[in-house]
Amino acid sequence: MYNHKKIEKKWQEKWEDNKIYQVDLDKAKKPFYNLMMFPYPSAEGLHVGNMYAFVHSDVYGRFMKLQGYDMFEPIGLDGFGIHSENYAIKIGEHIKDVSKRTEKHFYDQLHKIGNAYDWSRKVETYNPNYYKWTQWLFLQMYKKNLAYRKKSSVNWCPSCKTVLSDEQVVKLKVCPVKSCRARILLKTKLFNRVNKVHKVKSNKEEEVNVCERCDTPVEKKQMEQWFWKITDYAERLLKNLNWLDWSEEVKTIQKNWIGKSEGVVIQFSMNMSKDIRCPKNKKLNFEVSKFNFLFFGHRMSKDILEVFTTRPDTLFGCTYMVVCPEHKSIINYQLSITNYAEVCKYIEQAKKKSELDRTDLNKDKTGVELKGVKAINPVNNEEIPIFVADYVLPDYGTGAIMAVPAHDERDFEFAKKYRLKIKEVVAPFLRDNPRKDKETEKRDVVTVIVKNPQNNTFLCLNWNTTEWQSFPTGGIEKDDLNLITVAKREVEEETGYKNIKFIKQIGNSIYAEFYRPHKDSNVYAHFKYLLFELENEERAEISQKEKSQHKAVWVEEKKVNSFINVWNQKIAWKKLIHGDFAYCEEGININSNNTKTPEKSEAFVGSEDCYPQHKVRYCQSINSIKYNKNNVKHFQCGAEPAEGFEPSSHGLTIPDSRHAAGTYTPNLLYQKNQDQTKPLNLNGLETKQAKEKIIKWLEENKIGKREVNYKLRDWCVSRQRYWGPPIPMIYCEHCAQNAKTPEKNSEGFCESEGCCPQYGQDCHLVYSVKHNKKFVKSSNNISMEPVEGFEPSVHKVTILEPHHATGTPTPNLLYQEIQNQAKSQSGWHSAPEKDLPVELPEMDDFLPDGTGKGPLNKIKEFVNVKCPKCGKPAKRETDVSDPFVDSCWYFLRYLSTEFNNKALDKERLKKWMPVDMYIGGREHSVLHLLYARFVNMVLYDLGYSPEEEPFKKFRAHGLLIKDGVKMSKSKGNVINPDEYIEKYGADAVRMYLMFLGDMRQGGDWRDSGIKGMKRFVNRIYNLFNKIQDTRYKDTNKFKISNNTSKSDIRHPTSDIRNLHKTIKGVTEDLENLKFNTAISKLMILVNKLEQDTKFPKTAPPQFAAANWGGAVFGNLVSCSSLFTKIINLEIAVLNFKFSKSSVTPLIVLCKFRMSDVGCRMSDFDVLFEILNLFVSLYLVSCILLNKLYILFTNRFIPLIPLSLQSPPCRMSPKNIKYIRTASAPYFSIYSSGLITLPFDLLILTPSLIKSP
RNA sequence: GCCGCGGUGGCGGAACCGGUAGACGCGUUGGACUUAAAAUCCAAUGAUAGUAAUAUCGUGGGAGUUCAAGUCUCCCCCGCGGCACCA
Repeated sequence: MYNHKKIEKKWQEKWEDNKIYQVDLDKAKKPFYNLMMFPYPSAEGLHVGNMYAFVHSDVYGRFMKLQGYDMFEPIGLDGFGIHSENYAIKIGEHIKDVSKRTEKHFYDQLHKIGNAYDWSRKVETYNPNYYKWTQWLFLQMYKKNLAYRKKSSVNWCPSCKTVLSDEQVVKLKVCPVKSCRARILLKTKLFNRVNKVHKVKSNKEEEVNVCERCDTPVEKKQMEQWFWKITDYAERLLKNLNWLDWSEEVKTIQKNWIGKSEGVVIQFSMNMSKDIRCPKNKKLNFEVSKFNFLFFGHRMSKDILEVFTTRPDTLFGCTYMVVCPEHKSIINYQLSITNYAEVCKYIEQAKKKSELDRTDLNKDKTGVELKGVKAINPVNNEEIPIFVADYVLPDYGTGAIMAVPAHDERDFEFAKKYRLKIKEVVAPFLRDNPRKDKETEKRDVVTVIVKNPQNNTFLCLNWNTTEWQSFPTGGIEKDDLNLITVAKREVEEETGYKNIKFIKQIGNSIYAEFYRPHKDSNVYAHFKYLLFELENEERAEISQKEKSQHKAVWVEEKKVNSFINVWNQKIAWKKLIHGDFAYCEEGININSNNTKTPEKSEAFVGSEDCYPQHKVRYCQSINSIKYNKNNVKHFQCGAEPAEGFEPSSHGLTIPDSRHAAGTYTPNLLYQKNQDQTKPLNLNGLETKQAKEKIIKWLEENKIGKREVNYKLRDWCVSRQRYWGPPIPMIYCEHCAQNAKTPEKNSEGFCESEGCCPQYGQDCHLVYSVKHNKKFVKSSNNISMEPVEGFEPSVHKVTILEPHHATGTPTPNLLYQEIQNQAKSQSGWHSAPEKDLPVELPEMDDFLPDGTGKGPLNKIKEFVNVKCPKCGKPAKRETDVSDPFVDSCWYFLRYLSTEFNNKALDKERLKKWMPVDMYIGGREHSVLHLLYARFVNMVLYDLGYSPEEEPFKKFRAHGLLIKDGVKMSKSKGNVINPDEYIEKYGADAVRMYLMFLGDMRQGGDWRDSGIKGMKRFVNRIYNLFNKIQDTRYKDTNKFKISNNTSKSDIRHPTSDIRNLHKTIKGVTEDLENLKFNTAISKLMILVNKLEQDTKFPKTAPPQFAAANWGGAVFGNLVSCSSLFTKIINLEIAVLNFKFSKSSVTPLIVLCKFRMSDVGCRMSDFDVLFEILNLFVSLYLVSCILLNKLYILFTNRFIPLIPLSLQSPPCRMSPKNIKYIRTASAPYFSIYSSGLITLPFDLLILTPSLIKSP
């Protein structure tokens, strides 16, 4: 029996004594840095999930070591953090004592799992020797302006009493039934179960933001925190993902998290209603402080509203605008907004909403129009309303959007609710592989949907000539006047139905370009869709031609969608069934032309867009506006002017707004401004081209500019807790007082969005907090370029009083925000580098008090320091840093552990970085892995790290579960690896972990399974003992010595062959991290070797033949001699003759020798391989003969080359024939002649093979 | 809603380019050894029918392509993970 305790102890001691895994980092010739995610030393001890990951990683590392690499596999402990701290609080011990204990426990356990760790280079994040450099890292960030303090809305965990980064906030599902006890549910499965109990559909599910650690719902708080500016690296972090050799899912997750979108910032100018007087009502005195949140520094000035969009091609369809409730424009326009009270009320509601339990959020879009202000769509100068709505987010883009309801689902929903105009500007378009060698014809086409109201079925066509299944469709000829007539004609021609009644048109146009097989040409089709109803069954005769092309069928309504397989008709069908919807895909622009001026078209110019109820048209010749109450389409030039309309006396305004559907000022402004707007026509362009064209147009006209937006936010690194590295910063009140703040030194800033006449006539400087850059604004345009070389002191710019801001007496929020920000930065100094580490002081009561300050704040000796700058009393920062700061650079420190005077040794890093293989959990996709990349990138920029990317290769492993469910303390099903190692030995546990399944997908631990692995280990042990005992001892069975003769190599024993096969297989598996199949291959080898010891090689071949051959080959019992015969033909030309005289002989070339195979015929295992080889040789001949079957008596092994690009020769259809054999009964169906096989069939049976 | 991954015996899981589905392990059943148990060894083990040879059905469901589909295409269902009014 294998005594694992004795054996493992012996070898692990040998590893230690001989330091065989200790790498000389400087001398290593072929460095291989094998990294695993160092564990968080929880008090419960090493989790089996850790072991799962570590063993996989270790096996790969050992494999590389065996390949001759100097494999470096370090380990450490990520001991700082709230987890351990909370645990210590819970058991009432001091965290330092707990840590000491867990450290020992963890290292003991890590020794036992038998990994090839280099124990000379461990790191612990709570060790001052380590966190000294974590603090150093903070200083580097600060120096590089990547660490800053900002007051902002942060995630606050009321249970952990600290802030959390965005990445540490996770979503949990919440049961929508409020009476449900378990409203917040961890697992989807549980959630679904509870939902079933409550009979709630899962699509009603709500989610709540909770703390990653303790599942407590997080709150939003306004706090001043330290941030690291990861956003500066967004583009590089994203770009490098393209070439990193990482698990694809993790790359995708990071990509999504960074969330890049490219688009355009467009400026909309505003129109304030002139006759609105400043409301006197006191209620409207809007106080900023009421709103406990910041007004964002959205870029805007008095009469410009900026939006960000990725679909500028839909600008013509923009019929209103929306700003977020936090948007500054609301305050800036408060005097122009006539319903300001209502707006304020809405904003307050919105504010409450975000604080309320999210489950109460009704997801219906809500909003309020900002009455009295309008925006002007720059492409057509239409006045459009502006809304405030909370579906627009303050911190993305510019906090305002241009709404295009026809092509955006959210806008569509909103527009429907508030009955806003929906203007379609993109028609669906599909280019469906038109053939380049064929002509393309442009056609107007009508598609007819005929409903049979009797049984609710729809008339469809099943095409014979193509795969189409469609509605009747026909082209419109030149002399066709009426769509309906065309539709009727087509239906009759194609299906014979004569009497159908027109109901309505469905949707608008759809375009498509495709190849029509039945006409052998491409068509660029413009589709229209009409709905008809069948009146009666009367049918006309259908022409032969139509009959041959398709068959008419009536399809049930429910089945139509799956029956129709033509893309554009599916869209039309969806419109018919579900009504209009927002088409958000790409397409072809329509209704996107502002060049339609009076002189170009007929005298009447459509302003009808604005007046749904009344068609109003403008007649240039008489300079008047006319409208037509009856909505008559063909409004003639000579029509009477609209009643009561006196254009001359009103210039270009309609006096009575009732004339214009009651709401809008009419569109004469549109006419007037049309002259000023440069022409733009996007009609007919595909989305991509349209985008390019309009962006160019916007840029030329200086109303827009390309911009890139990211979802990624800066990383909040401060935590109000004890167990972490203190942030090495000092705040000096004295310095802050004397700092040059905007108020104190008016020369320092010119960020007022108000006027700054000093800087140039009619020029403003605008400061963007978001970009931290200044922009020049002149007249109506903002130059989007930051101001180069602008020195406020030189220009002596003064910050003006709020009312200077071009006359709008609103407080200048932007300005205030800048001041606040400047305040928060001033007075802060970094702790001098020589004073590092800022040691974490001892304290007994380290409980967080929830005041928003860390526990360190209680220790006066720690807090009170001298200001490093002025020497006056100052205070230390009492927050500690996020544990992820500790772990974002540990892999660099492993390489430099012996250096006490520097964090990193450049030479070392140069030699060893990047990490060659990193295996770890997927849960760190956007936490550790993104932070580590960011920090390493910064260090690279600073010259400390030699590589921009730290991890060359990363593979994510899956989750280890037990008996199908997640392990958790509460369930009490957490596996303690110690117990199992004790019982079964580390080898068995390690192998079992790897045998569980694909590493990427995780594994399911079953206690019963590990016994099998123990058995396997025993079997190996016994086998080797046996081999040593028996005759195998002397035969050098597994050795191929240098003087082995050639014949020996050609006639290897099956053992050697099995061994080699296994080596090959296992090697490949290990390279691909397929550890489970690697082990299975080893098991197979052991099984075979065991078999072999039972049937020693002295056994005569006949023995094997009788037992094996008969079973495997059935009728080919005598295959041994048979194959010898064939093979000895050397060049075997098998010339079969068949009973049917008409059949041309099929010639199969078989070039094939004994020596090519390199094995003995007596070995039946080998024989089977010969068979395979034989078959593959046939395969070669098959290629020549196009298609072929090979049939081994009752075993059917078809081997056919698949998609041959250009076979050397093709069988002509004439040569196609079939071959029969009596010994394959189920092939008799072929011989019956019922089926004609479109290929050659060779059936290889003993009798046939003997026949030559 | 969008994106990614997945669904194969009683169980964990194999199956490279489409080519004998279920490797390997667990479990179960029968047998050997044993006073007995454990351990070990041998045999069987997808389902159904049959003493058997063998036949039919079988990779979430439904269509399709193919001589051949777990694998490719389309539609649908379910599970897991990520993102989510991201303009």
